[in-house]
Amino acid sequence: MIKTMEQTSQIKINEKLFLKNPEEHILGRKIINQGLLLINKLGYEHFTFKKLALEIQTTEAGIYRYFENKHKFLIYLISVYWHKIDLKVQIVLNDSHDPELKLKSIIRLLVVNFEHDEFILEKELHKLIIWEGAKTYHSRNVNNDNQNQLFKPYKDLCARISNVINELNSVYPYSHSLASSLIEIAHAQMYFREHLPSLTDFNETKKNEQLISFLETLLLGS
Amino acid sequence: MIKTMEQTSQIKINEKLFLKNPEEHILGRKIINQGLLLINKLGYEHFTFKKLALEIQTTEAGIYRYFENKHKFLIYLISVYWHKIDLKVQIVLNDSHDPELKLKSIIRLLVVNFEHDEFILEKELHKLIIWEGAKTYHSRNVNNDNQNQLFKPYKDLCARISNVINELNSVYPYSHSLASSLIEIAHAQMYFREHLPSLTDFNETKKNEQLISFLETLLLGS
DNA sequence: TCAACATGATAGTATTACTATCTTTGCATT
DNA sequence: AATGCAAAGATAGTAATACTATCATGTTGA
Repeated sequence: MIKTMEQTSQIKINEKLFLKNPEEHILGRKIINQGLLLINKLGYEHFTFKKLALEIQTTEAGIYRYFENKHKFLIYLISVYWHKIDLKVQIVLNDSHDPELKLKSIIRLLVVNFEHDEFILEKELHKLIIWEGAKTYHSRNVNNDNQNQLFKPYKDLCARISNVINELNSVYPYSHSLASSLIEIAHAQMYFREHLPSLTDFNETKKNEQLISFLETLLLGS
Repeated sequence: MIKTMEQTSQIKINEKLFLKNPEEHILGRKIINQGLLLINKLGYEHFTFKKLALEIQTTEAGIYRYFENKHKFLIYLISVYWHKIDLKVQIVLNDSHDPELKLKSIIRLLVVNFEHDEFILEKELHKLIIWEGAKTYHSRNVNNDNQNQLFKPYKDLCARISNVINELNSVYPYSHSLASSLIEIAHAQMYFREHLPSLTDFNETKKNEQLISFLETLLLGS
């Protein structure tokens, strides 16, 4: 039973993020799936384990057996996002040998791909990262969490993008900063587009092409 | 007495952010100054009005007479930052007529100026915006807060920078997005430099020149 | 002198973020 | 069929948080 579970998800999440691996149990998987929906519904601040327990007909204590607290729960979910997008990036990198094309495909992945995904889970993860992503590391635990490697998936993705940037321009000295900036801006601009439109130039919420073009010129100009 | 206070600060903060204008009272000013220090010390999540009350020898109720809740208190403080930097930007814009020089000066303001400021308050505000700035608008209140104009100072600054971008390149279609991205990235990269260095290429915490050069090429490339 | 207002002092409430303990259920071995 | 063990259910309890309410005191300016 455990074996089959690992086959279906094949993602390795840092073990310090949970007390008992939620992927290996029905209740654990319920916590993840419904928890993701509930955070997106209520917002991280108003989300509590008690509310989630009520929703999935278990008790607070039941959830605390899997996750120490909601901060680690959030990092867990965000890690799933980073892993999933990193996998997609890897596929893109294998499909092409032109670094410029690779970068453009990555941008497209960051902005648009999850939206058209057939899985609800992935759409919800995309929403989660845009709304709550930055909260994983904007806490007084950063240094400690970082020591525990909790942000490794993000860093790995960043390093991968940074490599492509260096393929395109081997003397550019800020490839890591440019990679992390690309990711952060993509998310921030999508958020602004919906909630603070005067901080952007994207009038139609539906059209992603403007945003993609903005990110492309930003990246390729450097 | 009220008159003199308005003279010293000369900043107009949105009245919906407070219940009673803290600038006009001794206790109010204590709340702002010590509150800023305490948020920076504990982090926004662990900061409470009770702890602040203890620190400044008043009561919780005393603080609630000025601010509805800590969310609005944070937005209040962040607004002060936006106003102050906007003033500095205005000075820079008056001093120069070369748009490229203007932009470079603005970048320098965002990154370095507050650090060298003679006022503790301004250094603390700089720390606050880097740590907690994004939390003002990453909440379920965004739309409502935005309707109440709570983010106007940020938008004003963004519009001002956007104008300079258009001076430099009048056909560039994404000046607002570029302006907000500049601000966000400046803050994010300073945060990463200190806490998640592998997301950047800036090895020495002290040296700002690399970061400034990164932001310049990013901006002028577009 | 009086009224208005700022502040102090104290109490109380629902919710949050946990921890602890005890019981029941189901399945895997012997 | 009996035993054991881990997962999950049930319940209780605690300190802290995020408020709201009320009443008393002190200062000031008209």
